[in-house]
Amino acid sequence: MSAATVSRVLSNPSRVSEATRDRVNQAVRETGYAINQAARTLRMQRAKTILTAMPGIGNPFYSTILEAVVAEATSRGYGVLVTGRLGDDPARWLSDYFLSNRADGLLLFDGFLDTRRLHGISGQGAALPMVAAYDELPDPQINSVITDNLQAAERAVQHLYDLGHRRIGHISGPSRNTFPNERLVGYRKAMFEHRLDVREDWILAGDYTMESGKAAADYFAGLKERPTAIFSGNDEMAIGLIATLRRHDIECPRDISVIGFDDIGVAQNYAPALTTMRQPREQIGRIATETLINILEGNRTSLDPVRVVLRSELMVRESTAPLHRP
Amino acid sequence: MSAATVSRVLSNPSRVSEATRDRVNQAVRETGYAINQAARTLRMQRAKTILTAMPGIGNPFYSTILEAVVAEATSRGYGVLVTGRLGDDPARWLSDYFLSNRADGLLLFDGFLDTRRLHGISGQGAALPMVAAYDELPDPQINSVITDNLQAAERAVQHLYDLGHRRIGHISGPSRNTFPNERLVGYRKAMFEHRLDVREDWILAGDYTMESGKAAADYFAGLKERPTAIFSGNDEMAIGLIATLRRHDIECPRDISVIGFDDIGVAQNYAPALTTMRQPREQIGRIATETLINILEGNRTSLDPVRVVLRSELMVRESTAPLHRP
DNA sequence: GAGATCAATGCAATCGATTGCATGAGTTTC
DNA sequence: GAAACTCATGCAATCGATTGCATTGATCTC
Repeated sequence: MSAATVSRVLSNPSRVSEATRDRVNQAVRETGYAINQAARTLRMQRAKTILTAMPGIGNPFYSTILEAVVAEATSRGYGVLVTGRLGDDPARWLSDYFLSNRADGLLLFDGFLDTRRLHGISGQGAALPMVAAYDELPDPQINSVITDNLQAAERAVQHLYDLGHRRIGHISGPSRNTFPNERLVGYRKAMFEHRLDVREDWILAGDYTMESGKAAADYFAGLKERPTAIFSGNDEMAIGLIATLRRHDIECPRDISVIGFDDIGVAQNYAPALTTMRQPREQIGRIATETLINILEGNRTSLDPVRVVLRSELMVRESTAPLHRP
Repeated sequence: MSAATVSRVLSNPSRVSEATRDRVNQAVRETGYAINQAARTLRMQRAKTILTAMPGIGNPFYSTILEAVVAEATSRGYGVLVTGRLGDDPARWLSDYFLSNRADGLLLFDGFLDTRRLHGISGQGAALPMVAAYDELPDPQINSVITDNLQAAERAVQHLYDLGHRRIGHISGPSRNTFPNERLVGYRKAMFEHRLDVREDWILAGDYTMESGKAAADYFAGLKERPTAIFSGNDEMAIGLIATLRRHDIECPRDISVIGFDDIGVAQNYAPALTTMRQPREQIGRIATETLINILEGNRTSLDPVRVVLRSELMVRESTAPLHRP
């Protein structure tokens, strides 16, 4: 029996007679034969593998997304390659994966990458198939799965406002390239709409780590006039903030309310349980993966870039409380 | 110029004259040529890729390890493929990766896999190159990178003992297959050596999730006689435990001391800051990867299985306190 | 019954990098 | 000056799955 027949049994069974099909399947089981992916990739020019690039896999926010990506990709028969943060020359770096036929498409979770530098990259002449999923995306040409960061930030501030807070500070995430952070923009927008004072000394640039939350706490504790509530750009900073404020005898929510962003696993078990804007992380991972695979397999209806916006959800817990009027 | 020469420039430059070498390198830069990994893999029978299998990438314990794995593998020129928990038939599943030449070796972080079922798997006739790294490993045939779980558990109990606690409970992780959990064994050993009462109703089987920590809290809160200290099998359960005990008006460390295990990121910023046995997670990931790649590249001195044991470290923080005698 | 149609399968080229062997040019040795 | 040797490079086979085309044998049509 020729290799051609075996190949057809595995990829297009209807073109082979039933008898032969059975014999092949039997042999496959007995010998434990498995297709050589390298050979198949070489011939087909498709690796059935996607690459994910994220800054900090160790970060619980990203790792949950990655888990969803792996689950979805695996169920669709795709392998998942991971890289950490891409270096200074992402184009060169990614070429190593795409021109070299290791991966068919890219899931980009790293907002610090200048996407304009990616346009030049291509797999086999065509544009590099990719889906981006991160906080902000000024480039409308790129397929993306994002959440309603700006609106969610507004709702976070609204929640504090509704509790009676008027003196509201913010710890922002890092600003990407020249684009302002969307959560920061949402904060400013909400403050403006409520005609609240935006005091620049109440806005701190953080970097989404607990460390920067701690630093923020030390800063706020040293202020003469402090905000009564703080909107933190993510939960980890909120946790660092609350923990360190406590060292300064500033108790949350007694003395200050704090709202976070993301709803990472520990948020609900933190003390106090963290009020936060939940990001649908599993959905982000799953939908981004679905979208990318659909693009790769060519079953797209439109040629316009995909743009999915998921909704965040306010989780009210214990770290925010009505303004205690002194 | 022939393809052979180009190939030699890239893999074995000394066999090519300097003039030709320069011309090739020049052309490579100009055309943006990148080696086709699929073709190379097919010819070399080596994919320069490793596969990691871990239960729950979303778990902060594993994701930190994965981050280290990716960093180390990347710097050595290897790609990293990830899968989630392997299914019922790991052998069949892994064949899809190894016989098919997608990955050269396996980093196994899933302690729930019956390793005896893996012996049958092979890549190209030889045994499947793999390194295992998880809590307990009864199979001495397997290369492994582990921590001193048993001794660390003893030290955790010792710490509570030193603070004056005698009534010490435990929330254990799940027992794998028929093997007892090492942390549980360490707990029993320490209790025995101090001639302390091991009350079976103070030992709860958890599953390393915050949920099971919460369940444990509800259980302990309902007891007539409670332990004064609890050794939790990991930090997440400890956090769920402390948070939920508080709902029952049992404050940690005032009313009960809790020591965790792992030292995940939030541990030091939890309220109270968690006393815990730190696991060197970055090291686990890095060393396991190093070991696997060394095996793959054949630069091993001995043929015996590698067995690296890393030391845990006691981090004393606020969740444990001297016994408050009523 | 001769020619047309169809299904099942084999043949052989292809994907691109690697590598043992062969070739040819240049250099050394006695 | 001829044999021996070295070095750089090309030739061609190889890895294993896929697929257009050819072949074979069987069935159908008039």
